[in-house]
Amino acid sequence: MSEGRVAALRKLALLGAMERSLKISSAEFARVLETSLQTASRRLQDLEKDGLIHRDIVADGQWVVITEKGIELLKSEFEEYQRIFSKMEGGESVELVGSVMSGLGEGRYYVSQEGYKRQFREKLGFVPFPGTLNLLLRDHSVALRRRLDLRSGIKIEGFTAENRTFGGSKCFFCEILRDGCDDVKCAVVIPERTHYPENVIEIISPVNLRERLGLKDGDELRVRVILS
Amino acid sequence: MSEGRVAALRKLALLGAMERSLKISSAEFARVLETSLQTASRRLQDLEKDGLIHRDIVADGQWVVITEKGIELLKSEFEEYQRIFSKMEGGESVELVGSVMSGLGEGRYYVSQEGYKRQFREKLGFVPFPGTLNLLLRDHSVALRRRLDLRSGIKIEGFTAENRTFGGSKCFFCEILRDGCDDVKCAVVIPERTHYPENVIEIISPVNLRERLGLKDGDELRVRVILS
DNA sequence: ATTACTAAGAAACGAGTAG
DNA sequence: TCTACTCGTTTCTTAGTAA
Repeated sequence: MSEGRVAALRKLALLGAMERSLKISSAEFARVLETSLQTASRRLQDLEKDGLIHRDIVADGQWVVITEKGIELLKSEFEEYQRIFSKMEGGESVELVGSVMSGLGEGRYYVSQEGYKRQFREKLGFVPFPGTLNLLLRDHSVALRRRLDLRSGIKIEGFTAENRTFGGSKCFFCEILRDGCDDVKCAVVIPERTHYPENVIEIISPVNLRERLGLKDGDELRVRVILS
Repeated sequence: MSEGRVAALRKLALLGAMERSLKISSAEFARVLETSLQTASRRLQDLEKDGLIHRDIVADGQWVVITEKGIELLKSEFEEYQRIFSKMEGGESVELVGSVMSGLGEGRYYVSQEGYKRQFREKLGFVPFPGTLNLLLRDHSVALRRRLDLRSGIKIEGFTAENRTFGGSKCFFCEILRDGCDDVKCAVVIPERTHYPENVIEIISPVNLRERLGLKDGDELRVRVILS
């Protein structure tokens, strides 16, 4: 249920007890904490014992103020969260790891289609090398890969040509995490086909990545996929 | 000791498990949580049960990734802290409440000293009305008032004149929390005297506050003191 | 109405053990 | 090593009671 002392302290801060004295009874506090009256009362006692709040008990309740020590505690937790989420400010991303595998040769055929090429140039800013670099993800990366399903990414529309239909897909810009690859533009392409395997990603790039990086089947590669 | 589930989740986030899969054993995790191996192991199990992380258990440890649901939980806590501390961005302050009391007439004498007047004009931007408005703080405000002792405020130097010494003091800008008082400049003056009472504050202002606000002894007044 | 006890029940912890 | 149990011990919770 509750998460304890600091959760209680946080609620008090939310009620303004950092900068003014707050009149509250244990019963009211129990309601905001969603716990019993006894626990709410004990929380206030404990916080006072720990020097995190100051209390004045009067006939019809109590006046509560968070002390400097209490503020410091909240501030340190806040800073922890800032550290966590400051990483995400430069664009949310996931880091996938997998091994290079031979494609079925399909990639080259699809990527070469004029209907796709035009959209890649317009939406990604480059015309890909005819061929995809396929990565077989390690098991632990699959959960992260699944996160892409919840994002819309950069939409590539389907079209009809050569008497057949070509399905849509979505793309995410990515970076190859290897020395000297910072400047290589690339993107992950995820077809909208329902039966697409979860443990494979296809990477396109203006250059032949396999050659450029000297990759052979089975080599491990880390890729940072930009979500936002 | 520990603060439970979310503390564990937060540590995992700090270790990077929001954007990459993290290889960690229960023993290592126990070390970062400062708890027993059993508890660390159970935390991971529970977080997985709650759908906050995804795990892949391998022979020599486990791969951990925080799920979208887990990220949402952390984000909502982060937002709570942001709400708490965003209030403080426009200047940290404390809100004191007390009742108007008659001074001993000392205020008028001190404030009229040229040595003080010059500094008030330079450092506060106004020359105070000759007289202070004294507030007898309510008990529950004393703890907040004490917070001023930890701050340096705006230093007013002591000096010698008329064959005696006038001690130093520190000031904090403040606002009277009453309709139509937004534009009234005022400040709390706290003498450096060691025996100054904790439950009294003296307010100076370019205008006669007592008249301007129609105050009489015993009237309650709320004041926001700016700390930073 | 309050806050603060007490005591029984529930939940969490951690040493030891299995696999 | 590792994870995941069991189980005795400790801690936390909450209904009931007192002041």
